Amino acid sequence: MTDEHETQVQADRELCGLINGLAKQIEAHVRTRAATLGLTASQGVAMRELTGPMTLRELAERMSCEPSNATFVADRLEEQGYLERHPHPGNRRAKHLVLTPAGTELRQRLLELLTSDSPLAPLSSEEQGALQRLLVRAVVR
Amino acid sequence: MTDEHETQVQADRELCGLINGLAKQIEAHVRTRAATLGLTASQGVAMRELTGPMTLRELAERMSCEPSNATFVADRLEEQGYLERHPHPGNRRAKHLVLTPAGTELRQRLLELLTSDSPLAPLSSEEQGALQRLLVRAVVR
DNA sequence: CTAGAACCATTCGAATTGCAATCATTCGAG
DNA sequence: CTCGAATGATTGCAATTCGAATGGTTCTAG
Repeated sequence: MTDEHETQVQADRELCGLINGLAKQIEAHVRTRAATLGLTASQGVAMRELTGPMTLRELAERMSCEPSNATFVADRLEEQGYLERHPHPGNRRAKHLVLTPAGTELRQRLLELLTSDSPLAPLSSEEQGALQRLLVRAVVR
Repeated sequence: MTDEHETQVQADRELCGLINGLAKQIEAHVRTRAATLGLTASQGVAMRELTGPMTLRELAERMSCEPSNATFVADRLEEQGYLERHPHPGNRRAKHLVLTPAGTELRQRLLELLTSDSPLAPLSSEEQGALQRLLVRAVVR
């Protein structure tokens, strides 16, 4: 029983390490690809997650970071002309983040760069599907 | 074919988001549990990964961070009396990080806290095994 | 209708992290 | 053997990120 518990502790540790490692690996991948477009890693993640107009809080949630950080990243993207803050329809305290034409085009190029050589590429479609299901089960609570 | 490509792009984006989200979730979990022992999140990760005496570079690799950051974290743990830098047997430029008795005891308590309520707990043993195999296949290259 | 709680975005200060440079040690080609 | 390249750890600096506090807006109980 003690041995069983030990293996459980060890398995949990290894899994955490693997997940963290893969996350860092993905971040590094985004960093290099985004750099070729003049973006930082966080900006790259933000662009990746900006599938459409959304609120700043929603972007922060998709980026898994604090809203204050999303504000910072959005500032930079706005300065570079890829993003605009529009008044949110139906909620005056919120702001609608929308990509400019230049931003939309840049996003397409970024997505090409990201998926053409993704760290997840070695996995088959079936494996990716299995991984997604497992992750969803772990993340939602 | 364009549609197929689109779904591939979307699947990759979603997977990256899930992995990043789970990593942040694990980090938050470590942060709260480590805080009850007077440790920061990084210190908690370091303690979790210190399965035995190891070099600073090896610790950094396990933590998926830069050696400079591992130095910083090790400094703190050393100040708190949980860790010692010993000369490395057989390599004078390297240093052997070893836990003190207090560190070993603290590590045991931390591991209990971490696994008793792990974010990965909702997954069965079989699912955890499957997840581990998929992650290993993705991480190693 | 109104007062307080909740929510969205932002700002500011502090802590964490990465990156480049440096020193000491070790390895390897010749 | 020896010199240059490579490795391990550390330092200093810059950039990123978080956490708490703030201002404006919306929601809701009464």
